[in-house]
Formats: sequence, structure tokens, C-alpha cells
Amino acid sequence: MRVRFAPSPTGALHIGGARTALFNWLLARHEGGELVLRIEDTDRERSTPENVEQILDALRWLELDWDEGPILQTERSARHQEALAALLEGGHAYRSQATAEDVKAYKELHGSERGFRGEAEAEGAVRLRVPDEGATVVQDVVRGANRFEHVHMDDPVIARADGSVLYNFAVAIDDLDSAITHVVRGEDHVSNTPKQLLVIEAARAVGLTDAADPLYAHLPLLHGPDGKKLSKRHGAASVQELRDAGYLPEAVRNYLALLGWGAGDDSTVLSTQELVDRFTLERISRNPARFDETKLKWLNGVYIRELDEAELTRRLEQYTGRADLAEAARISQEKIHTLADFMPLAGALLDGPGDDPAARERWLDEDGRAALADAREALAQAPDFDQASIEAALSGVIERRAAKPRQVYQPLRVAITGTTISPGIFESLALLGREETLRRIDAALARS
RNA sequence: GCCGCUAUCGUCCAGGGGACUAGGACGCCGCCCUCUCAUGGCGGAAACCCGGGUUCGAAUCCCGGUAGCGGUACCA
Repeated sequence: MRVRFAPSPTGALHIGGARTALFNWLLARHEGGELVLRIEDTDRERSTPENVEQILDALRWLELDWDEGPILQTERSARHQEALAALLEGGHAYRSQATAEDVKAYKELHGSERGFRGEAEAEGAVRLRVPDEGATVVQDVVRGANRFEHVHMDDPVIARADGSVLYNFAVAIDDLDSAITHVVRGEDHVSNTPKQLLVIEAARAVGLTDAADPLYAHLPLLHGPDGKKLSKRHGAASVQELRDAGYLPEAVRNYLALLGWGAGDDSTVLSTQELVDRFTLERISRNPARFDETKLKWLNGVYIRELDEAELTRRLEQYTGRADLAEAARISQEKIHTLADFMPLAGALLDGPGDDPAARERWLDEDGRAALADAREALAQAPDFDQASIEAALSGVIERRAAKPRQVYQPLRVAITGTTISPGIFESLALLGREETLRRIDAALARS
């Protein structure tokens, strides 16, 4: 089995594209086949080296590797020209100067359900000759047989007047030459498929190849939470935005795999290895799915909690660009859902307290300050400053004051972090160390 | 307009003629745990688009409607 992922480099890799890449990758790995990466860069305006690099960058981050390529479609133009000439020569294609307006006029004359047929001319764009009779049936692994009557199809333009080839032609020739057995791509390509199949048939007729048609599998499209096209206003819409939002690639793979595919039982958390083991085309759904970040966030939290401390530390250090995060990472692990959650939670321990007036007002009133002063003394005299000693010292304070735990812990928390939200209080104090803890408490007490 | 596709909780995924009183997950609500935030545990609300037909029996098959989506480029 040979599959391919063939994005057009129009910028960052969209989530829909990432899902397509993932499904191809899972299929190739499941079957022990090969994945070919091809860049569809025949649109010269939009295809830049920077955009190509963005695609590669996204794929690398997702840890989806490929076995061949990247093949740049534009680098294959000699072969495309050869194939184009052969189709022209064999009468399967013809030059025509017909414009979009001409096509429209033709249809008004012959009925809108009647496809455009042109006359061969000496110059002009190249159109593929679609037979008047019959139909092309796309055998789709996901959606079954789709029948496209030839009468409804326009003779598609396969090369511009200047000779440069168009998408539907290049794709067909490239898939053939790469010996692709399964074309797995988005549903937006279904109506392109009969055109590509017709190109393949013509290529075979003129002896360009003797390869069989690839099998097609069209994936249901991905939409935003509102059912509309996925875009930036839905939050993250590209792989790089997901990375920036602090998601883990393994969580993204797991989540994306669940969009348009199910393992068949009720499992939701599936490691990449399990995904590879269980993935089949047959289980792909036909319904469009919505990309909902809340579930991804939950899943990401699951994966973060599964990381060992060293690995979480490594990821956080890479994400934040900071060093020595081990201790803070350890005490934050259970509380964060994304890498981006880390600094808001634990940043104050690292960089000094923030300032939340509401928190101060609520917890550093007269009672709070008294509790804080008591806690300061207990902490100053604690025999040790590890988590257990801190807890023991503070328990004593609570007992003496006949207070509720929070009446001591919250003022302390506000004193050392400036806010009401932080990792566990004992862990936080231990991380700060006795000296820094006392310093912060004194500073809070000295205020106002 | 024309061509094509799709339709199960708010969302994702199961169920594909009787096992459905329709299952799991996220989210939501409630309770428990608890130093905040989380985590964890327990419980709850929540769906077969509508109308016909086939059948002893339909969420499941067929037809129609409706809705949504894709395509309809000398873009990919």
C-alpha cells in the first residue's frame, strides 16, 4: 500500500489538513505501507518556500514522518508536459480558447445540467475530452459508489494557455507515477475525482502507464464549533496555533483521530500506537465533524498527567523558554490542561507575587493578617522546611487559632503569590524555601 | 440554478431489522473529597430531522421533504 499526503502550501497547515495527514500516516503505518509527501505548488502565487516550510514544520511537530518526498509538483513539469503532449496527440485533449463566459453561454443554450463541450482550436488552454456517453463511477472506500454522468461534466481545463498544467491533471499523473494505491483526502475533492479518473484513463489509453486506478477514500470535512468553515475566529485553526496554545502533539493526534473515525468500541483515550494498531479505512464515518477545543483540552490534560516528571519539565522548559522548572512542573502537573496553563498557575512562585486587589481585600483583612503573622512565626521556627514540616507547622497554627484550614492557607497563598490560585500551599512554600517565604510574608504584612 | 454528499444527546464516537428502557466520552448540573485551582469518586439531565412506505417488528431498509455541507476557476 502506498498513500500520499499532498497539501498545497498556502500558509500554516490547517487542522483539517493535519487530520488528513494523520489518517494517511495511520493507514500507512497500520498496513506497513509507505507515505509519500507531495507539495501541490502549481499555484505560483500562493506557493512560496516559506509556506512549504510551514507545512513541513507542522508535520514534524505532529511527529508524522513520511517515507518519500517532499516531491514538489512544479519539479515534475517535464513529465507533465510529456503527458500533456501525449493526450493532445492521442485526441484525448484539445486546445480551446473558450472562456468561462463561453462555458456559461453554452450551458444556457443547452441546459444547465449539460456539460460544456468545446471545439478543437489551434491555440488556447487545454481541455480534457469527456465522453458524451456513460459515466465515471468513483468507488469510494468511505462512501461507496458515486456515479458521475458524463453529460453533466464540463470538459475540464487541464493546462493553461501558456502550457502550465492545472491541479486535476498534475494530481492524476503524479499519483500514477508515484504508484499510489490509496488516495485519502478531504471530501472537498469528491467532484474532482471523476476528472482525475478520466485523466488516468486517457493516460492509459495513450500508453503513458499501465497502472490501475488508485482506490479513493474521501474524509468528511471538519467544521468549526458553529458548523461553519473552521477559521481563526474559532480559536486555533492551524497546527502551529495548537502548538502555541500549549497542546501536546500526542494529544492532538488522539483527538484528531477521533474526528471522523472511531475505534469501534467506546474507547476515547488511545495512544498513537493503539491508533496505528486499530486504524482502518472501513471505520471512517461519512458525517462531517466539528472541531471542539474543549474536548481536546480535556484530552491534553489526560496526556499531561501521564507524562513523567522529567518529560513534563522538558516540555514546559521548551514551551516557556525557561530553565529549572522541574519542581514547579512537578507541583503543577495535576492542575494544568495545557502547557500554556503553567505560567498563570505557577509563575508567581517563580517571578514574585502578582497583585490581585480583590484577593488581598478578601483574605488579608485583620483576621487574615493575624493568621499570617502566626503562620510566619510557625514557619520561621519549623525544624525543617520540607513539605511535611511545613504542613505540621501550619496545622499547629490552625489548631491554636481554632481556625478553618482555609483561614490560614488562603492569607498565606495571597501573601506569597498575590492571588488565590496556585499549586498546593505546602508544595509552593517548600519550593520557595524558608528565606523567600518569610521575605514574601513580611512584605505582605508590611503593606497597607 | 446544476452536480454530488450527509442527517443518533450541545459536541465527538458506538449501535446498521427484534438484544434499545438507544451505549461511551467531552461539556453541563448535583453530591462527595479538598488549602485555592485542579484531580479523583458517585449520581443526573440530554438525541434517533420530518412525512410516507416495506415488515409481525424500523434508529437501522426504500421513497419524498427539509436542513446542512462540498463542488460548479486557465485555484488547490
